[in-house]
Amino acid sequence: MDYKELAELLFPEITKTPADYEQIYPKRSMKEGAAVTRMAPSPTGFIHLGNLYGAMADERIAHTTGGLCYLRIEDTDDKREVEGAIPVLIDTLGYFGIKFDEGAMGEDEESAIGSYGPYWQSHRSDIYKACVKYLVEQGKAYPCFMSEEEISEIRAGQEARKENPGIYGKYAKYRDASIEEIKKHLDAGEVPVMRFRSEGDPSKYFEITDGIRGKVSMPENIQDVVILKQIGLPTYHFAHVVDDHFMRTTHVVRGEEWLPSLPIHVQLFDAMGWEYPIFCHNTVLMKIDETTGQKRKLSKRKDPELGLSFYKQMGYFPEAVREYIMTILNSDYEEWRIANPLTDYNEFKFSASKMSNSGTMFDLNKLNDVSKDVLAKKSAEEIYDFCLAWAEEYNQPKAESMKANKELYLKIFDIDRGGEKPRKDLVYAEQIVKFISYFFDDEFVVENEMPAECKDDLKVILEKYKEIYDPADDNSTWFGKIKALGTELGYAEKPKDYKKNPDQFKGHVGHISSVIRIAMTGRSNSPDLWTIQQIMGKDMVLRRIDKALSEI
RNA sequence: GGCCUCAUGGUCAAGCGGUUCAAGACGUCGCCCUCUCAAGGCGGAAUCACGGGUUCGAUUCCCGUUGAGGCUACCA
Repeated sequence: MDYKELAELLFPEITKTPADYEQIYPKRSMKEGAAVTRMAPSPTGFIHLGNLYGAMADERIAHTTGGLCYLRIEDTDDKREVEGAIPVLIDTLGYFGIKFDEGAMGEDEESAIGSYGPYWQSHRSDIYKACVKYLVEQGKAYPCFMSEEEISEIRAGQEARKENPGIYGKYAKYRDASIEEIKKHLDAGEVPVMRFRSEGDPSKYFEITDGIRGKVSMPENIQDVVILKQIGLPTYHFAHVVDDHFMRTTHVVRGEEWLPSLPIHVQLFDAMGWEYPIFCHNTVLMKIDETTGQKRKLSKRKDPELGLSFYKQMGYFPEAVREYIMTILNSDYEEWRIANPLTDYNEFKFSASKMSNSGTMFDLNKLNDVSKDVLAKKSAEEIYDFCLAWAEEYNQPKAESMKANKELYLKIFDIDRGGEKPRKDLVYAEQIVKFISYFFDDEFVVENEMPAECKDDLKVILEKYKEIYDPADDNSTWFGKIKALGTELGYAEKPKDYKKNPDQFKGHVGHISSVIRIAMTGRSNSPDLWTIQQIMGKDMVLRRIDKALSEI
């Protein structure tokens, strides 16, 4: 068989060779150890936490080594493409702090930057074909004319006989077809797919070092996989090999679902005579299914909280989400962060080998905890700006009020902020807006009941409080008056006294302030009451007392 | 079915043959602080899936079992 003739017959229009592309896409000149990584999504629209997890790994590996991270669009499957998915992806990742140095920047190839493009795989057809042509010349690839029906018949037979399914060995009907036979099919107008001619031996194992998992051992691939589809675009396997080679990727970070096809990939790299990148197979994110109680992979249908848009909608600070992802991405990040609370996360030494290799459970509790810490370090101004932007983006009814009453909001967000022990009760925008709702008459609702201890004294307490309340009092003067009021009515000045001798008192000062707190906020729990009243102002304080009085 | 990966408390995990029969964080429980809450401080409960080896000695190495996840497309 004259492979050269076959190659020419199949790809007459392809004049460039892989060697030409080596010139066009030269090795990158970067400092020793600088990693080139990439995110390579298919434009299917939905972006979830797992994508961010992977993207952050890519971004961190690149930037902590002084390398770069690019975005390549894997649009070789026209059926799955979703209109406008890419700009959304770029925006969303950008929102969470992932910016690409090279590759896709907008909705199409025109937007791309970098000299290793095109970055849309659908624009790289000639490059793939040149590589396939090369393989054909080497006798390592061949055209296959099997129909879908033929293939599924073979598969059915294999399954019935409990053999491994697929096109390999004797099932690879066109593996050794003569050039005449191929010509006949071609002349009949049939369009072949191109298959790789595998020389793999399933009894032979090869070993490869994964950047995350260490040594991995797998059997050689025997399948004559399709490398070029009828539509003239490559399958993932081939596109990955060609692109990551010519784009000079050093670290291929991808999900562990790719591990089983690694034998195909190394075979293809070998056939092309190329060096392997460092493969880094990370784990999938899991969660506990509420209904079954079982651990399972996050699903986009069942788990809206895995969609990145969910966090944006809830108003989580992007930094909080990022911090959380970092804690599950590199196990010592959390300790590093505790030791370096204010240091930029760029300073953290990220490494692929510190990534987990067993399925990580998503933990909303932990996210919220991390978020509290992040927000505790923000200024009132930052909280305000963020919440306002959030309210405006999602058309929250509060948006107008927030814009009009900036000073008020700043005072509210400033309660116990800064200092050694800042309050940690703000988690995400939606929660924050609800949390401070009692400052606004139109949102004020009574959520908790008055303490039972004061059941018979509610009226007296509130009326007396109205008399003694003076906004000019400082915190301790004010509280001294509360104590006095309680003592006068038979309540202990200190909770401990009441606990020791519950029979001698009706209750204690805490109960008195609880009455006032509920009158003010509608809740039995709140930040410092005196501060709240200072922010509310005398009119509102009196208004709230009257309202409470009217509801007794 | 075949193949691959993984396996330390409820969760994230450190650990990489012997001062660790196990660090830290979240959660949980108790106490302290305290006019409530959020924090903060202190303390408790809770883990090496199971069975064989190798070794003077294994959570750490090997094998098997079990379990979990993944792959098995002209999808990525």
